[in-house]
Amino acid sequence: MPELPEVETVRRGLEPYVAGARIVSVELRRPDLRFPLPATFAETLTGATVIAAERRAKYLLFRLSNGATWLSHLGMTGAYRFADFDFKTPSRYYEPTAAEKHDHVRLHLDHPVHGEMLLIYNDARRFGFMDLFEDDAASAYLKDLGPEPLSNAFSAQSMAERFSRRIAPMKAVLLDQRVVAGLGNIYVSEALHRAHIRPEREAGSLVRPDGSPDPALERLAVAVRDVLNEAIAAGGSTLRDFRNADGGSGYFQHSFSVYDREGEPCPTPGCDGTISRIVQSGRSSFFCPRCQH
DNA sequence: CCACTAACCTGTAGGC
DNA sequence: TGCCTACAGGTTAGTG
Repeated sequence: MPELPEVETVRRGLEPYVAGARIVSVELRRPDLRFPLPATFAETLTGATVIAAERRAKYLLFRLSNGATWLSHLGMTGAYRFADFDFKTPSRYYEPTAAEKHDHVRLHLDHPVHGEMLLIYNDARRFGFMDLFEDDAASAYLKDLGPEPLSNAFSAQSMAERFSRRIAPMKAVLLDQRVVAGLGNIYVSEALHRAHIRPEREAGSLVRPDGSPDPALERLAVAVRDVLNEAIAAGGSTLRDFRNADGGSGYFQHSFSVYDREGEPCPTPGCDGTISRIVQSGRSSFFCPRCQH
């Protein structure tokens, strides 16, 4: 479900409430999500204060006062929400809302300003996962990630270095988190359309013999940055069920140029093409056969 | 190292 | 309404 803009939207929604909050107790309603939760998960979180809510690629990173980092990946359907409960009863022994279907982790928080809160992680398909570590460098999940697309480390040159001699299609290579960290199925289609590059194009064909990036890669670097920034500004995209922590939905889906728009006219000015859908590595790609080469 | 497939799990939309 | 199939925003494990 969530790509970089959606995860960033979740992070921004959570941060004001979780940063500074003490984790009073942890309810694990099952021992695993996609993978088993760390054996020490509940005991490590309990009693700790959340210092900050950060993001790397599609990972949420909660920095804790005891030195641990709690990592959370939302998979396809993971979502955080705060439960409604009776704020009118000024007691710490509130009756929290009963757990709903697929509520897997519930954290009872106490914040110096916001008071008691119940933060819930819900994930129908359970493709999400959580982990704990002391140093980012020790995390297998973070170790091989490519540059953050909104940082200076990402550029046409950084892509060229990783595309060199690769025969895989652009679509597959941009989904590879070791190349750029945070793109997913939606934003790859959108960025390739803006850069006028076909998703089937062989990645290595965009690198010159001397290793420098083709002009199309320069366009792509700009397109990736632009589309992600615009999506973040719109609060992400809501296709089926994406919700930010306030229960609100994003609205970038109204700005899609090609994603899920098979059969519609290409929005590129002066282009009279029609959006096509193809399947690559088992997933849909959308593009305009007229203005993408 | 690279390219590709299958698998994980549940819900929903569409065809008949 | 019921049944069946296809598909869904992601990542990993396993195969050549």
